Amino acid sequence: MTLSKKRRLQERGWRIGTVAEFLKLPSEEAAYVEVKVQLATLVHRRRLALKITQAELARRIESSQSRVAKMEAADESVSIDLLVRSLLALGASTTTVRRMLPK
Amino acid sequence: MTLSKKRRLQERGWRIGTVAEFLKLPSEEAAYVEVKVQLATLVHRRRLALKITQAELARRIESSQSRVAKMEAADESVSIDLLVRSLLALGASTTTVRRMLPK
DNA sequence: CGAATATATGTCGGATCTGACATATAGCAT
DNA sequence: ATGCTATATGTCAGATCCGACATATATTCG
Repeated sequence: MTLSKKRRLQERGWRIGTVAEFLKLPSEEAAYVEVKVQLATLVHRRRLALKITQAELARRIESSQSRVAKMEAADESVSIDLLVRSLLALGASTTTVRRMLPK
Repeated sequence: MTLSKKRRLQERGWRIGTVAEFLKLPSEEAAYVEVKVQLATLVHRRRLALKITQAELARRIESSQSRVAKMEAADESVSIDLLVRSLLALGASTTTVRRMLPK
């Protein structure tokens, strides 16, 4: 590939041979984890408020008990997507969810 | 959707409606999409505020122009995780994180 | 208008996340 | 201490999402 072509591609936003972490700054990573922990705490609180077991919650959201446990522990294998979907399935409003997400 | 595209579709006999109407989404899924659209809008607004192109934003968050376009369009292939990470990379903050920082 | 730039759309291999399962640990009655 | 129920942890194949790329369409500007 010629240099001029590389430059042209890079100007249009195409990466060429660079490997880097998406969240490299500590503050961004910390913020991401904190969002997850907040959502996880909300799921846990809502489940307790409903007085249901992790297994029962898993049934309602068509997941498994082990994944619910990981959700509430904000495990790294759990996405924010899953936490949000669970909260909504637990009856949380979009406003409640949004309050936990970055502005 | 752009105005010109709407015009083009309408010329071909398509009626323009909302995604929820078309898919007859259950309320939970509608709420999920709503959260996603709100985050997508925030990303779009933040990018415009910085006066940078999608390609430039892609470079900053180590992604690609096409994915940024899909993010701002709240494409179904885009997760809330990615939107949250992008917002944080764009300098968005969470109240919980702010509370953790020294005063 | 046409060219340059910006954004949208479609596809795909590889990376990440998922539910499911096995199993461990904890709490808590009897 | 033993059973019983709830929660935690580890693993993995399949599902989903990712960046990258190609290309189409839209917008801006001479």
